[in-house]
Amino acid sequence: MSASVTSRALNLLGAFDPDHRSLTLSDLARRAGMPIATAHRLVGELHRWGALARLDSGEYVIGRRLWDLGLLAPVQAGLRQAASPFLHDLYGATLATVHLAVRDGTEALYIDRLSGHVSVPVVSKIGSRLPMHATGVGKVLLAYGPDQVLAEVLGNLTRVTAYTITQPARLLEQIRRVRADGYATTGEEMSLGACSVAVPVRGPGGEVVAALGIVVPELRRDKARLVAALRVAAQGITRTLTDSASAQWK
Amino acid sequence: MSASVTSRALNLLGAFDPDHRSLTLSDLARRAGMPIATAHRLVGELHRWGALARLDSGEYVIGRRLWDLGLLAPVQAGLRQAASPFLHDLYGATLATVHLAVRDGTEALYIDRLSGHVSVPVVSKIGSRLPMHATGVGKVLLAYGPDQVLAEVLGNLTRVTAYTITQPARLLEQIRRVRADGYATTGEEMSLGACSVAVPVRGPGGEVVAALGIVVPELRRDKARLVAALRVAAQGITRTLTDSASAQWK
DNA sequence: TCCGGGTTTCCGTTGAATGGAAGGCAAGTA
DNA sequence: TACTTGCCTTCCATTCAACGGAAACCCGGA
Repeated sequence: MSASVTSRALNLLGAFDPDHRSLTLSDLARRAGMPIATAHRLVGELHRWGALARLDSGEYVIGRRLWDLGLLAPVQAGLRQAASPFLHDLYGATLATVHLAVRDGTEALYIDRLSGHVSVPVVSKIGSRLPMHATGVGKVLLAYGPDQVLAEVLGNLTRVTAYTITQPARLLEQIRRVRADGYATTGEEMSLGACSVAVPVRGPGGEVVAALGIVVPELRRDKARLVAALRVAAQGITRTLTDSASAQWK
Repeated sequence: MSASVTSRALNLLGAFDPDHRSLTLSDLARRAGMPIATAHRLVGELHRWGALARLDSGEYVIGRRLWDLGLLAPVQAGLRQAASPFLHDLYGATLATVHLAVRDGTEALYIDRLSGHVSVPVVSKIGSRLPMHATGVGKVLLAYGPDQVLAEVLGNLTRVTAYTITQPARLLEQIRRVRADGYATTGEEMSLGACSVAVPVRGPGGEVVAALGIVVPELRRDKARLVAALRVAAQGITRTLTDSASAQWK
């Protein structure tokens, strides 16, 4: 019942995560749960192909070849590219950290982030996953995603800060409001001193493909203005996606 | 002498390129040079793991999992992220299409691109490779790259437009000037009606890690202004890279 | 010098990858 | 309706490459 060669090699790649961008051979073997000798051989092949690169220190990192491939992923790459100018506009208009996220299973995956020139303490690296129930973009993705996912998330509300919503009923109530209002907010539910607003981003067919959010230290009476700015940006992204959708596929 | 399982699976992934972002099973098998039955199994595994996704049409595209991994590639992803705000500034200052490229073998790989809101005819998709000798960023990468690469490129100057430089001596002369001046230009050498200016982007250690360029319809007396703007951006990127280099590795 | 951590090589065993062949399926054609 | 064509999928007997324990190796530190 042991896994196939290919999937084992892939699991080696899966050992990388936002907090572990470089790993030693033994780390990789440990994380992928295989003998070092085996990992050594597989890593060798991955390296030879360019999926992994080796630092001077001997540690391995994701190689250029995979980065290239990532660029070829039609959905995310297209989305990122379409969204890029609008993220900038949004930053210009609000001077807040801007996030673009999609749903990945029961978590929110951050696919782009713009914090401008100011070096903000990194809350969310690109490529990282954050819980749905404690972030603005997460709540949006939850509200417009499959019910099954919502159910699953409701069953597992882990506490992050003192303000994190951990009662299913309360979260459900909020999700309903998100659906009604078309935007979500958080208040220090993920990290103290950080509030957020987020809106859905729709694809050409009207389906929600991503969430666009901004993080601000405090959600004063600005809320209406921020929501308006977010909506303009989200609509712009949708328009770009629609335009390119017709031209895209040959 | 047949290749290992892993490398065959990887070759399947390598079948994708900027012009073929979606492929059928048979396409993949053909391009990777293996029997369909074998490709079927391997593709199945890649799909199961999330390296490939399947469209409604039955075609396969690069899956989310690989996109994620791409985000984790320290060099390119870090570079892209560091460069992002400066690309926007540059666009704001020049309203020209902005390119960020790195060297990949003997070609220039475009890792980011910003054409603002205007829907410009796509010259260069992100992830595509363009020849060194006919692009601004290419000439920069050539000028600051290994001599061996330069020699190789000089030996194979394919014509693209009527203005493409195809005489090794002339290109070499230009490369020398790039090294002296610190910037490169092109005039309709890659596509008619498009001129470009590019400068090197240096890493923390002073080594050239990428090239930053802009494309304009015409290179009038603006050149000095454009070069200045490019340099400001390139230096900004370097500074960001330097700042994060210290914090980056834990 | 010896130790402990990693890495690399070796090689006999074995079980998983292989791919030809045949069966499906859907669209286009007579 | 029957025939063709071009896909995708399943099957399974053969075989050959993956496996991983063991031992050597390398290197920095005590």
